[in-house]
Amino acid sequence: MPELPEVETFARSIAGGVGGEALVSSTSSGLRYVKESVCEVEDIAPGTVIEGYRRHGKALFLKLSSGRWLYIHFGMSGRPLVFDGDEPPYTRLRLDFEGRSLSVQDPRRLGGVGVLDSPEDYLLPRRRGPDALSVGREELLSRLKGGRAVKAALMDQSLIAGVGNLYADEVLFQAAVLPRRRVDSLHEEERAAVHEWIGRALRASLDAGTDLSRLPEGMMLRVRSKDGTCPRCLIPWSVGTVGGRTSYFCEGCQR
DNA sequence: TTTCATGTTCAGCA
DNA sequence: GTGCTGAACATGAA
Repeated sequence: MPELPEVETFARSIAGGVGGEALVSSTSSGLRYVKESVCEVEDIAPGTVIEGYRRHGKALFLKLSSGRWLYIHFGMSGRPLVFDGDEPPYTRLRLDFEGRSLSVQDPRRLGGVGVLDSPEDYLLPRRRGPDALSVGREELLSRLKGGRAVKAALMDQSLIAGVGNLYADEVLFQAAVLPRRRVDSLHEEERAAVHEWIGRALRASLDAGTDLSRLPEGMMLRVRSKDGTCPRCLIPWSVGTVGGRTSYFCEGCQR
């Protein structure tokens, strides 16, 4: 599930669900620790409170009352669930508070965790680019260079952070640019459209509660499937691999 | 049984 | 250095 809109939604539900409550205990199993982690989640002191969060791209940092940050990455299949009672299946990280508990379920275990002194301890070594939701036009355009496929560039977290395979397809569909186009072949209007649609696509998903079937008419993620068709031309999607990922695009609308 | 999957990282190669 | 491909990670779902 998780690209930027999903992670932002996860963050809000965690903050709303267990924010401000006192931690009783925490455990993790099966998730990989980032090497910058200063301790294990079991070492977070009882009584610690989640005071807020920071999200950068697809990475989430929960602000702890100790001053440290709990880093969570949801990988490909992770999602949080506030629960009360039986532990949900595939729970890989569990935080028990006085009232209820937080599970991070992750069947595929491709997510990551860590306890950090600062989010920058994670972000800087990985040279993460600016967050895709707030990147300015000039900043994006100055970073958008090189001869590689534009879709590969959009998914490169060191260029901008937060766009993954699905939203890259949506952005390029709306900007009417084929995913294999070289970045340095984009015209000025196309570059501007790419920037505009990064923001619009991510916000549209947030507004729809990340339920892609609830996206506005005309967005491709509603119908991005093998038997789906372009909402404009009504011709079937072309499917191919770009940047190592399956890509859907419309050969009628995108140039 | 085989293939594919909304992510990240790294090795190998042109 | 740039950019691409494939693989690994681990497991469910089609």
